[in-house]
Amino acid sequence: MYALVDCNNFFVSCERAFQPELEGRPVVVLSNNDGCVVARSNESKAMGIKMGTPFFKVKYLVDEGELAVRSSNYALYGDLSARVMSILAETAPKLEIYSIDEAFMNMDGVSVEKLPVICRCLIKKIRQWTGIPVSVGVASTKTLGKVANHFAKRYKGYKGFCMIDTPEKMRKALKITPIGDVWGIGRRLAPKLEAVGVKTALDFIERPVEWVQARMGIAGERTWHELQGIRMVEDEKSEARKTICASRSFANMITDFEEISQRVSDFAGKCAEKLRQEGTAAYSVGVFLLTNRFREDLAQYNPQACIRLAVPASSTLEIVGAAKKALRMIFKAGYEYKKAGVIVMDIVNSNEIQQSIFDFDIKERERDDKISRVMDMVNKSGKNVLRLAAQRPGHFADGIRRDYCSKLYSTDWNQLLEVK
DNA sequence: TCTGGGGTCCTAGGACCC
DNA sequence: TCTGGGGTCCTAGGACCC
Repeated sequence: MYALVDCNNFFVSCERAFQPELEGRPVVVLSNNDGCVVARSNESKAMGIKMGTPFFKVKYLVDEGELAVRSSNYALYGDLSARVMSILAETAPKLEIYSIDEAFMNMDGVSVEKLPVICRCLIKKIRQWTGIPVSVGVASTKTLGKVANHFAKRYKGYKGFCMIDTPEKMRKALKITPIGDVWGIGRRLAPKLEAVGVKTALDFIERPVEWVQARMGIAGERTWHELQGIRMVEDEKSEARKTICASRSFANMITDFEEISQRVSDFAGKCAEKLRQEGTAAYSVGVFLLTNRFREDLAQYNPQACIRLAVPASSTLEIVGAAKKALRMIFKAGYEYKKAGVIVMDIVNSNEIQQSIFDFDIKERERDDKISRVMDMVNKSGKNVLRLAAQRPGHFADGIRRDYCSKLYSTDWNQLLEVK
């Protein structure tokens, strides 16, 4: 069996773990730049606030004292996530961390009768040790595990744990699961399926597999099998990522080349840092710019460009250099830019880099790599202490709006001491 | 006024090869 | 008028996930 462990309202729960006064109140957490609602407490869900709602549409509720709000604080969430995952790792024979707030525990080899006790203990332990409430769904496939987890979370009676372990339970669960709630059926496909009479997960599996294949391809076929207890979604092997992206919307639109260039250099620096953290290097460095798509009154321009390197790089100097070159290819004055980003692609392991006989700059490259190693050592403190002159002074997150940010309770001692 | 960020996989079509 | 067949690789776009 798989046990899917999912943190309830994770970002909100992290805020509550250090601010108990938020308990029982409607709370939302916002995306970067305080743009959209990305996490809601049960109370704010009950008020009808939808995922992804632009914050300005519900800000009046905050002003009236009806709703509590926090800017997102990823240092805090990342830290609490690591604590939860380390507890799971002690429990599961095999753990696959699927996102910041959920993980699949492969429980193959553990007897099914023991699973309820194990999972209930786990829920209690995580709550006590980290302050984070979690739900656990158990089933023979990941897709059914998701279904079980939904039930564990949605219905109080389950107390956070639900197991689908018989064909009868499976049919019953699928019968009341709307097709749009199924893992793998997204925003686009759900309405199309509903339009032809497939309203629930049960309706879906009762269609012939050929019917599913013709409309949804191999992905739909996989979901169809998974919902019937046949495993199709492989366990992830933790391979190197294929792309790394750093991008941000700006608090205000930017027109000046130098200012954009600094931001882009910053993003490129972030990508280079991540490459080195993972022991990889990239052949390609892409840059994109976006104007404000919501401002129909302004001219739109969303260019992108990509530089291919002769030898894969992970040094800040080289990645930033390539990004600036790409930026010069696409930047046009006269537009108001709202967002920019850097993507590094064609990633390989650093120790597998082929030396090119045309690499005339090998001395410079070695020097740049050394400089980057020193930067990493100095920057371990978490602050952007050493950076290129091309990058912006101050912290990476500067220049994005964070009006409602909580303190760095778990990663900064001085702020921790302020907790009452 | 204000609208997030970071990923993966699949597919269809075009370019190119022999 | 008549204009092959089969393969690979790349890319853009669309779908999905959190």
